[in-house]
Amino acid sequence: MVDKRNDVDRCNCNVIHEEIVNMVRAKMPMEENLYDLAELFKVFGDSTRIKILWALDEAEMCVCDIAVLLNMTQSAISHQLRVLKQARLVKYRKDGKIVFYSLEDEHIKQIFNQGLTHINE
Amino acid sequence: MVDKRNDVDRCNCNVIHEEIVNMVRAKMPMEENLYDLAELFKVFGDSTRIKILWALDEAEMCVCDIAVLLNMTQSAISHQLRVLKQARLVKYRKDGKIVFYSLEDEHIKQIFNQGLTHINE
DNA sequence: TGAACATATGACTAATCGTTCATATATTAT
DNA sequence: ATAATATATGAACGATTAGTCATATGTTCA
Repeated sequence: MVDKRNDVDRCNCNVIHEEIVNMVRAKMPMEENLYDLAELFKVFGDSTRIKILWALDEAEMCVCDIAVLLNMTQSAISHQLRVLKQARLVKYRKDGKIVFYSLEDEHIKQIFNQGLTHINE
Repeated sequence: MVDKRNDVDRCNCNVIHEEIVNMVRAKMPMEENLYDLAELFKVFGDSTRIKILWALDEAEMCVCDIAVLLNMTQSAISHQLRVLKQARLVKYRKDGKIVFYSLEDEHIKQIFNQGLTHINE
């Protein structure tokens, strides 16, 4: 008697599915790419960060201006800008004590618009 | 003496910024839309769900096949499918005791590809 | 120099989230 | 009916996270 299964919860749905599963597995992108993709969307998955990115698409802005715009504390904005910086979504330039942030990637807006298309069915 | 500040952390960066802030504020989409957009990306922000969506883009699949494909428990997949269902990203059809899931929205792949473009600089 | 300002950051907290485990529901086959 | 199978679901747990608060860093101006 053959041990069919060390892996999880193997179903007996239909042996034919085996073919489909193998086909799909062969076509899947690298595990690592999908992980990175999820990490990117995780950054987009917060309305504060979405607002910051949307604002920066309109104009370069300094930290305290963003805080005023979004009616949030400077600290909260600064923390989120760090996340956006790490994801290489924003860049900054210093002018004296003021730090101006702007978008690093041009097609962020395109991703957003595609998302809005889904939302508005 | 005017009270300049009920709102948070008002900066004195430069009064000129006032203009920019107002301009950007006027151009921002509805608060509600940005919130919904973040909710959508939050759903994309998990590698299990990304994998499920990517798989379903290749072929309609039943729950246990997805579990086998991703080497995860049926329960974990089922929970995630519920999230995807609620976000109207997948739909299902029942065939006896088997439930087949498929993509509900055609441009999910486009959003993913745009994301990959960013990742690969 | 020291005061004022702009930003960054570390510690903390409340809330959210993904998975597991146990179990419920529903369908098919015997 | 009962057993077997496919899926769904609720409770619980550990991990992650967004924002707050206090404070540190760095720059300008008097």
